[in-house]
Amino acid sequence: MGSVPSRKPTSFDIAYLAGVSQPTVSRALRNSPSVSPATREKIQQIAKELNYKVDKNASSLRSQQSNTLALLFFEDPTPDDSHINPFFLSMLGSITRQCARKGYDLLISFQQLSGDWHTDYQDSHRADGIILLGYGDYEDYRDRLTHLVEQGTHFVRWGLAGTDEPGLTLGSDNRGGGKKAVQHLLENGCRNIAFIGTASSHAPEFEARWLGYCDALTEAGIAVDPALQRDGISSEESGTEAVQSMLASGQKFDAIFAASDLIAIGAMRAVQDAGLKIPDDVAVVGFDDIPASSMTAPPLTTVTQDLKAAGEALVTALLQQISGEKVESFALPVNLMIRDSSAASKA
Amino acid sequence: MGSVPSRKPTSFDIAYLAGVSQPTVSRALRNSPSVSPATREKIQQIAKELNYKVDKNASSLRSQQSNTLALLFFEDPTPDDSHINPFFLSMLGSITRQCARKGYDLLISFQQLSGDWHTDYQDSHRADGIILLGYGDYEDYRDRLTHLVEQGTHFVRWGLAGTDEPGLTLGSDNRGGGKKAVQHLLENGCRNIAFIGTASSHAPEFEARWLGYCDALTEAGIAVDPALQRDGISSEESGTEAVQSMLASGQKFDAIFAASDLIAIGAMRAVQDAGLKIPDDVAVVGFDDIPASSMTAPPLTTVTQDLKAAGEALVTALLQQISGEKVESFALPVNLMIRDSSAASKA
DNA sequence: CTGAAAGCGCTTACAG
DNA sequence: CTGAAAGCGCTTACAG
Repeated sequence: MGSVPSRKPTSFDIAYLAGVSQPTVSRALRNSPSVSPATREKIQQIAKELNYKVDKNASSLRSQQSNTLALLFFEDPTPDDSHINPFFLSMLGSITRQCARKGYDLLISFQQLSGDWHTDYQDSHRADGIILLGYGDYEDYRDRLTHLVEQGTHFVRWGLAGTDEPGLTLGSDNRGGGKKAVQHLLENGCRNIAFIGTASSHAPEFEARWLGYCDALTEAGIAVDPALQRDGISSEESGTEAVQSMLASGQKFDAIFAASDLIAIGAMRAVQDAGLKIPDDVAVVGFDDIPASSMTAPPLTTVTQDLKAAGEALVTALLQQISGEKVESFALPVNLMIRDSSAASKA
Repeated sequence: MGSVPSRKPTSFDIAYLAGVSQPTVSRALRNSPSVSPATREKIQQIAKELNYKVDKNASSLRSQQSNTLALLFFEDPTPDDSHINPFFLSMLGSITRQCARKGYDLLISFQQLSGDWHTDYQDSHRADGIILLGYGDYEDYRDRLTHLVEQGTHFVRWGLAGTDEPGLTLGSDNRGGGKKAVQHLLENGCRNIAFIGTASSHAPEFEARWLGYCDALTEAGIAVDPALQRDGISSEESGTEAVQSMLASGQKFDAIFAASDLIAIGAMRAVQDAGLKIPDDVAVVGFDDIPASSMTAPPLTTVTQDLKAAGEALVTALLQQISGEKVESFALPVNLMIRDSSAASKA
């Protein structure tokens, strides 16, 4: 009686009950090989009975590592309570689970593309490394990445892999995905394929998808027509406006490859509002496979990214970087998910 | 030279440079009123120059509070890489922002409805309190809540508010929302209104929506017909199966009130697959207003919950509880968002 | 308003 | 395999 204190137990309490020193308790609970099996078992048994949990703060302070990663979402024009891009949200589950599997906690935050949050998490020892997810103007963003690299911050970013941009970057095979999407439209007999999405260094992933679009057209012997391209960020409004603009200009088009599903969904709406049929008059293909894509009318054909693999790869790469391994940026393969928005053949 | 160390600066470094003691640095950086303005300014200036950040682990260890909250998502039947319920995902942004506003970090985790994670976060001092979000069998869940209460864990839960269930619970006015939805259908001339969703103590929120359904019918002098009710969890499959079952049974119905949007979306698909028109043959109303609801064909009428207010209320209530204030459970108001799935009048 | 002292609860060399 | 000692970087009484 009285041997089990009512305040939260510490390793000293366990040590006292087990008749060993406090450091031995610490070792036993971390499964150090330098503790005899008998002692270890006894200690772990007592710890369990007392419902003892190692104090994370003390442990992190002493060992100088937090076993925590920070996930930073950001979007460039951040309306006050903006919805996060659903694509990134879908990655959240996979990232969280992979962190748990590796014994890491995950801290999350939303950020404006401003302020000095970048290094804060690591400088304050709240996280050992950072995962960056977001769309935004890449030209604004690059400086910050460079700064992070200079500060020695551990981070990994979802973006356009395979370039010489600062820091570790994983991403999908955007160019290959764009090519697959457009080849599919070509096979279905489409010849005037529009592209919606800003294709510039400000949006490198969209630019890569655009390059894939060009690849497919060029291989098919079709000239890339600037009149069939419209700029746009990833939003339904962008898609709607782009289609309205093309319709107003009298531009002929029998298909749309949108740089993202949100754009595609907005585009479909504008097409249908104009009294045109999808896919008979205009076939539509998106990119991302967000949850809503399977629920639109008609369901949207799109380029799917393997979010489970992506989330796991981000966490794994970051942990490797933290542990001092050399990690290379790389691209993950993508697949075309064919649904009704492009399914009918026109040939 | 040499006065600025190359390792990460500590409060001792600042103290040395400012010519004061280390505790004074600590006070100045936390804006303690017991530091002279001049000293405070000088210290903060130096801290900024050195890019000094208070070590979170040391601070938390010493003060015995982490300034961190944990957000636990869970779903009962957890397929391996299940999508999280989009409704909860939508709340994430608001919760995160409110935490940031209050100076708290947010830790997130997905959990099975098993294991001993409940108190882990608090016992290990990783978080000062827990936000629980999830659907699941409430009957299984209640014991765990009771246990949490007994352990003195600080937590708040999104669920059915206003009952005498264990712990602090915030939620929407589910019953009022259900009533609004069904009144709307009645106003549009519907008379055989089906309800899809398990209405039992295993799913208290669905049950409350069902009670709202009954309220509206009863007020309109229409008897509640058990043949028009089908059980179902929150998934598209449930909705599809329920509609198929009703069609197969020959049951007449001219409207469906689904206990969630996911159910409603699955139900709409089954209705359309059967060659029936929405809303002319069957009007459909859901609950939640998930992002996909505005993108379905036709767009789904649904009961919207104020997610921004909900997220803020969860965080605020939890922080109040942590600080020892007495907090009461309460329900947030809901609104009916009328879209095309119910818009046509039949009267 | 400021400083000297203590201590939060661990982990990690270092000895034995 | 185990223990005594030190120390991670702060915050908080306690004095003055």
